[in-house]
Amino acid sequence: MPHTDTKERILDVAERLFADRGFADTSLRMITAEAGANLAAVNYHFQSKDALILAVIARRMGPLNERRLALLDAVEARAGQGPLPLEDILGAFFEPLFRGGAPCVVNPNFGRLLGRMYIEPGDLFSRVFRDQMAPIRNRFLGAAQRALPGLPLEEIFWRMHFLIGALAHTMSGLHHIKATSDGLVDVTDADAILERLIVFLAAGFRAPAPVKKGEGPCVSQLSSR
Amino acid sequence: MPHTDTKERILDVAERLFADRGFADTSLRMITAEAGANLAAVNYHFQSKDALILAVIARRMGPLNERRLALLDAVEARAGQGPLPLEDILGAFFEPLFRGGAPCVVNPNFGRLLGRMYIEPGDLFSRVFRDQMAPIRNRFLGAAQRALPGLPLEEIFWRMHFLIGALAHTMSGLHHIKATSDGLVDVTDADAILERLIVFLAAGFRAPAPVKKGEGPCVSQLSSR
DNA sequence: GTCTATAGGGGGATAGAC
DNA sequence: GTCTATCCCCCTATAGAC
Repeated sequence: MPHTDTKERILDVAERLFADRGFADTSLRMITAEAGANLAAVNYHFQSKDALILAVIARRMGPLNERRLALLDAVEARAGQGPLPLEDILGAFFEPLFRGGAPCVVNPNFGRLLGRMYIEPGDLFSRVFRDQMAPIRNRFLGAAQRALPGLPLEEIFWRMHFLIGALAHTMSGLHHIKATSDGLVDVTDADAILERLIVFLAAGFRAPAPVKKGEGPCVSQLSSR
Repeated sequence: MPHTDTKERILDVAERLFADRGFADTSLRMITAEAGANLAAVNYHFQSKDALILAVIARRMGPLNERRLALLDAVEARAGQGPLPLEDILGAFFEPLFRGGAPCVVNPNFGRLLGRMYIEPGDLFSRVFRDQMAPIRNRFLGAAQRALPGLPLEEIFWRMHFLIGALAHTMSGLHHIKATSDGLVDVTDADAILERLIVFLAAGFRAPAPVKKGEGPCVSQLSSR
């Protein structure tokens, strides 16, 4: 009945279940049962559950980040010596997550899984991010500095952190917004979500940096209450 | 040696361990060992692990949301009939999470735990959010509509979603930004983080809503590549 | 490569003495 | 209220037949 081989089927099912339920609460038995494979097949094709998790990630992470860099290359080529358009930088980072078609090979389930990885505890994913995401972050950090001259580096770090949070939560928590809005919002239109994210985050990045040690009007009002 | 009773000690340790390691990977044996309590004490004072999780949440959630509403009341009273300052609305929502002192009783560990809950799978937390957060969301939704006339309700829902993501990731993932910035950023100054968040998100909320079904410049450029 | 069977450990929950 | 001891379940991983 399945059209692919066992190893690929295990990866597909594991990707979806990990995205749905998290890693700790997804057992190898669930995966093999749903993939129509034997429990021992996981330990034959991969070595352990941790190695399976890393294999699920590795299959998508490489193409995803290659596509991000290619898009950023194109953005920089279009800009020439001129200023880098911030929206295009964000688009190069997001687009490969929201479009499943060629030449992007990233399955939508992996987007949700990626969102989950940022929150999941343990040093398994810290290593993944340090190894796989460091070059990506450096390239996009440089692009952001070029697009936002005058914004302190520290502030760019914070705003990238906010960006990752908004992105991760959007990818992994679409059911939340669907539930809390009583179905008002459409969570199926990936293009629309992508554009909403870019508009929102670009405006945040363009905000003037807060004053160092001063009287931020809102904060002081709150604390003086 | 401990100055509080067993029940309170279990709640304190559980709050911290749940924040550090997540729920699934924190066993009752870890909690009781670190709290200097017996394993059976958990099932005596609470009934089950799930009930313990809910008790950890319930202890903080009530005071947290009361404080949020009180701050929002003050913001609205100050504004009178005039426009609501967006930064103050955001401040009323964030401040009780970032300040541990009186009259706010929210332990900083709970902030990290709260950030984790949004991502954690399962319907345990969906129920918590639906029951505890619904009135809060409605009040702040109304305030946001008053502060941002002309912004479509659907867009406000999305931007609240982005806000929650940035907030949750900031609270639960401070180790990420510390690690990826090579220690450049200071993650200990809660006031500074709070102000950075407010500045960033207020700018995002003030951005014009994307056009409905048109040629968003960045998206069309990306898709036409 | 795929299966069965099982080892070996950790988990939540509970009974019953104190 | 607190302890010990234990039940019973599910987990990962592996050995070994096919």
